[in-house]
Amino acid sequence: MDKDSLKEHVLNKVQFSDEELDLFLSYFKEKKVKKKQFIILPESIAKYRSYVVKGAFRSYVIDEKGAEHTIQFGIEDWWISDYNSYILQQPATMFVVALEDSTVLQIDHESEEKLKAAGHIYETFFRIMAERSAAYHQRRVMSNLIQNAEQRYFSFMERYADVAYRVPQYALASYLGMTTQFLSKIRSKSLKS
Amino acid sequence: MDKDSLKEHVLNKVQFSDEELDLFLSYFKEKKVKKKQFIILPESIAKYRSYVVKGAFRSYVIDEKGAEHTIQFGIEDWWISDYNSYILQQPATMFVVALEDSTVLQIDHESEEKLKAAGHIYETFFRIMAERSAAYHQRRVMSNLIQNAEQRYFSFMERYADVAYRVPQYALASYLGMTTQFLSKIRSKSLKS
DNA sequence: CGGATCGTTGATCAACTTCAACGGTCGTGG
DNA sequence: CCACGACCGTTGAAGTTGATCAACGATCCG
Repeated sequence: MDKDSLKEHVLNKVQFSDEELDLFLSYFKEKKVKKKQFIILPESIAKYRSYVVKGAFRSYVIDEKGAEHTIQFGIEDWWISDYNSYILQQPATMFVVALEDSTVLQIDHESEEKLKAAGHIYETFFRIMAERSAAYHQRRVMSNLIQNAEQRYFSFMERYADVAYRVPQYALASYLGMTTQFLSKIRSKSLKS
Repeated sequence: MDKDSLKEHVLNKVQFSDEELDLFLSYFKEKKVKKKQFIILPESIAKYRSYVVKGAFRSYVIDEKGAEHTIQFGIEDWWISDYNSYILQQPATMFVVALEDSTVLQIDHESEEKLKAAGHIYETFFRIMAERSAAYHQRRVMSNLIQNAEQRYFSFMERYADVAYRVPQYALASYLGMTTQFLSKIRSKSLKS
């Protein structure tokens, strides 16, 4: 089982010793997920935090009108879960679904707790993960406050073009907070100029 | 100097021993801040994480059209800073200003690093802080995606009525992502029904 | 090949902004 | 302590952004 990408990923954040790294990696189990398969459903309790080795995922919620709203995408070298469910071990509110045939490395909540209890450095790692998540979501709040639909689209393209080209348009539109029709119009307009 | 509220606040999150708590609290310095005084300005590097003992703050950014966008409020028992600046020690992008005469307890970044290095439990505390921040910002992203202006206002009133009644209306409007005129109309409409 | 799903386009409509004018209140200097 | 100016919130009219509705072509997959 190939954990090299995860290994590199974590060593970029904290200085694990060889033994610390081995223990850390030993808790992760590989899982293959087929396109359109769900790894988290609302009401269930998110058992895993998943590191994407290969493939693409999307987490989303459904509002009372039945409309989907994409919360996050996850491609190679990203993490994905319903964190509110995972961290607090409460019922999930999100769907997390594979957009392609994918491979993830999963740690379950209990193992993560063990790791954090076992050593200072593991706690540090998960603190850094949480800080990044907070920074990411805050950037998105600011982007929603400051930019209009068209600007949000172009900002996303600048930063995450690789994601934009891999996910269905309705998923991207619902991530950016607009309808697929409007996103389509933005795109066709930007081609003409 | 009265650190009782901070003491209670942290004991709600982690189980410090008496010595651990004393060391933790010893790093916090009290600061009185007058209304309209700034504690963080863009370009500067946020030196402190501030716990609000008394008073109210607001952090905001200014866009290229000169419009203000409120990122966060902080009243008693909340924390406030420009976290992207504080955590990464990079130049701030936000203003943080006192909305009332206030008292905060501040820890500087270097001391926080010392604490985190000194003990597992301090790392745990700051991990929990970061997780809460991530959860908070994610809720706000979801609220922006799912709710319209009127619903965002009523949701805010349900959860944070105490804040709503203490801050100027333009600050609340810019937090909720609408103009002060539109907020005014929502409020007058809701009075009539 | 055939149905379902996805993206596109145009017309109409709703949500929200912008602009403008006004009354109230707050704080500051004389 | 009062007067004045600046700032704040309100209201209405007009304008813009983006949603909704509807119809259609393309593509994907069984």
